Amino acid sequence: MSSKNLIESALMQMNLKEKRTDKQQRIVEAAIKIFAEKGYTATSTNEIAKAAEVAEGTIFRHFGTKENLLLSVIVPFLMEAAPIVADEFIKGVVSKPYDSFESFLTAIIKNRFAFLEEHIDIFKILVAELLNREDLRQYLMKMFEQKALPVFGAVLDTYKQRGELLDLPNATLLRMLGTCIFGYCISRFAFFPNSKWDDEAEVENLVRLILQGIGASK
Amino acid sequence: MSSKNLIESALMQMNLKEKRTDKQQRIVEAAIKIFAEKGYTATSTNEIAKAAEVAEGTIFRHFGTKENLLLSVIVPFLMEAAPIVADEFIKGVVSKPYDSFESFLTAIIKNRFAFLEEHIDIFKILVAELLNREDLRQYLMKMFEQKALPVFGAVLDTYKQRGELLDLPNATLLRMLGTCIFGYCISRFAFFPNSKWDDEAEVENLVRLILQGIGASK
Amino acid sequence: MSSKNLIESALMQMNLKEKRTDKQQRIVEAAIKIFAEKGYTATSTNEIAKAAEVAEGTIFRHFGTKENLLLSVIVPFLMEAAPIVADEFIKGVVSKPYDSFESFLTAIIKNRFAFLEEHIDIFKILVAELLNREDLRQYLMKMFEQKALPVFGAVLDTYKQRGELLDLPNATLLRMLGTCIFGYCISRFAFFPNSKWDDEAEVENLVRLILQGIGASK
Amino acid sequence: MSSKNLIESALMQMNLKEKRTDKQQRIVEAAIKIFAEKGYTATSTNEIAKAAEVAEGTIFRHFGTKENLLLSVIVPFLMEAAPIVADEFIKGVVSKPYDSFESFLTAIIKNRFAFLEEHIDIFKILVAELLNREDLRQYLMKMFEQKALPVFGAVLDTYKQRGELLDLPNATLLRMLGTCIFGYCISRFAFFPNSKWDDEAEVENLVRLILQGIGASK
DNA sequence: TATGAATGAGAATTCATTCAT
DNA sequence: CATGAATGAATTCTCATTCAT
Repeated sequence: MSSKNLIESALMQMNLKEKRTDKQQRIVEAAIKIFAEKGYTATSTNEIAKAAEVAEGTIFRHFGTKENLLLSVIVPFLMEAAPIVADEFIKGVVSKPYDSFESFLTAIIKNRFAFLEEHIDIFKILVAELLNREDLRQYLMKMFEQKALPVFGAVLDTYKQRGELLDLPNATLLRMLGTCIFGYCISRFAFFPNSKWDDEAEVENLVRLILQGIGASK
Repeated sequence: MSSKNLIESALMQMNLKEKRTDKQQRIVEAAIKIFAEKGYTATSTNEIAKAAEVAEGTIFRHFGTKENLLLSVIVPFLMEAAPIVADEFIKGVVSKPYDSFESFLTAIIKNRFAFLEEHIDIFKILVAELLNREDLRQYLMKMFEQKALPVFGAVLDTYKQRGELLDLPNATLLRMLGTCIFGYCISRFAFFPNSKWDDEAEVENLVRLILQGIGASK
Repeated sequence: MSSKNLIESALMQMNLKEKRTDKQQRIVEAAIKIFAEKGYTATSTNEIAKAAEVAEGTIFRHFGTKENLLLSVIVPFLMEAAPIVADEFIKGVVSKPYDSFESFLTAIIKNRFAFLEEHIDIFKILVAELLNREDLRQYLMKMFEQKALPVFGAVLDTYKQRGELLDLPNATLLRMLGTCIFGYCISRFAFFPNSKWDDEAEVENLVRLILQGIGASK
Repeated sequence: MSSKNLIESALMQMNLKEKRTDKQQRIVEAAIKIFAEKGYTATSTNEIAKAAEVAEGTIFRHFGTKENLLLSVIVPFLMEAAPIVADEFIKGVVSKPYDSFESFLTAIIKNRFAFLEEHIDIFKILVAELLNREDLRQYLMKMFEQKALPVFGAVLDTYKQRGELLDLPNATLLRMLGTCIFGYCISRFAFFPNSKWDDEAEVENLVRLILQGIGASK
């Protein structure tokens, strides 16, 4: 039922993504749209085939199973969403340090919001699948520990040394940052994507919440 | 396709909840367990029947449709989770005011965490359904505006007057509080319910984040 | 599937019909109404129970099976519809002969029309069941041969001797009479019961058709 | 519940009938056979699938629903049975007039008997469905009024002028003709298809009944 | 490579019937 | 007598997947 090995599958997808034919692309796009709308299980391959204007058999010729089609949607997103962040940071954010944690935070939040806005449907699919797939959860936690923690840890240390951050363990800081930002993203992008949000103000508020909280200075 | 009127259905469920027979109860409990584990759509009524040790027909005699069984799980939870909170507050928290916003916040977060911990499976089901059901989203937003906003607004006003809170619009404050706490709950209860969490410390950290943020001396 | 022995069952029903309790009567009436409307197979016992305002179990307490309920509707009708006719004829029509075949025919057609009008729903049910139940067909044919043929045969002979009827074999005459009248009844009572019919004129036309046909002067 | 629009559906069927694949044809044939034998509601798709030697899913792939399979049986029959009759008459019977109403009547009765004999099962199905489906009844009545009445009306007028027919309103004449012939068909083809009938003699008798009745000349 | 007809296992739901109360 | 909860077999229909063309 669950994918044999998510990561192996991931690596295979990596190579394939670029090389998608027109029909493959149409299938993936149709799948993303309908999976996001109705949920993976509630979506039939027949529906996807119609939306993609291909024969049902074509889906299976290219993706083998319905679950594999799902992974072909999720995995490239994960690949792009997370590790690349790390790489960017090493080359970009971290090495070319921002003058304050605030501007750093603002930059990264804006960056990730833009990314999610672009891939809002896949994000919804991912959130839904996380609820039911232990393998995905494990995978995400591992990525967090192996990729995010070290890279962001270094960043946090820098700002802690500058006295801009509370002197809490990085794991704690990151978990708080993570749940707060992730929670915001879920509310905004997954649950209420149709509400109108004032982008500028929202980011500003979120950054202030994270940095100063909502308590008044005493 | 979707339930005709979620709220009407809700009120009817209210009365019925107490009067559940033994078998009905077993069905509901089995449904909660499996829905949470695999998702509503991926769960078959046959599976539920086996887990509840009843005949499949019995499910339909009592709940009519599979969807109605889902509502019989979700709706009483919503009824219990939200409006009662408001009532409790009017009679409890608000009228018997805490000596500080911090202790108020700590109290309510602990209270809601305990509630969610008790109903962790239903919470997962609710989160999953929120992703696909517009009616549920609408219902929750309406409850937020009609119930939470006025009651909590009054509370916030009190503390603002005492100078314990930033002077931001209540809607803004509540949205920030809400997404932050809700996000935390989703991470903790829905996505990673199996991780070990140090309750005391977590609540403390969350309250500090909300009140002071993670930024150091201003 | 089919009733063990329609005739045995029939005789048992005979006795029971008079002795029906209130609930039994309500069940039979509800069954007649719904069977006629939707057909026997498409009607559920649950439906009947609701319409009769009894518990579903009550139906089975009294009638054993759904099929037996059907027979409890059909059989008394057959008993009343056919043999009694014969008896009436022996005592009434035949022995107190009408002055012409025309008045005889008019009398009997009016009489049977009135009877059918009164039992229009059961007639519909009977017609529907005749299509699928060989036993019913056999039963009807046997009744025709054993009861109707001799009795009516005598009547026909009388009028043939008087020179009012073509000198054809009784079987032929009766089959023609039968299909013609029966066909008319089906059209009128089973297929188009809601159309408005001018009773007087219809009977008159039917009698004329049977006696003179629609051909003009010979 | 009932078909949205029988006539629309009808026209769509028209085109499709010719293009039936082998399996579709086998399904339709099996359906006709079993529907006629046991009735539509009492027939399961599983049964049809077995008789047609296809998988049950194949039925639904081609016909969508069981009811639609029923329509795929009935509608082409209606299309072929009725309007074409009218056309044939305009080009055949009416324009190439018979020398007497008797020969005309004999011709048409023979023609329709042959048609029914060929499609005896579908006729049974149609008769059974007429009992429960208002839409079918409406459709037939409309066809009678729009198609049969004008065309046959003209024919009757012709023979009335020649003095071969009673001077009754066409509607009356046709209703009498119709119920008489239809009644005969139902008896013969639907109720007692297995009895042995002497074709020649039967038609002759029926025509005589219609033209002269069974009364002796006075 | 692409198709779409065919499949059969499995889904939700219905239903006649039983039986303890 | 009457009830209605409980049953599980049967029913209609869906769906991922296969395969001949």
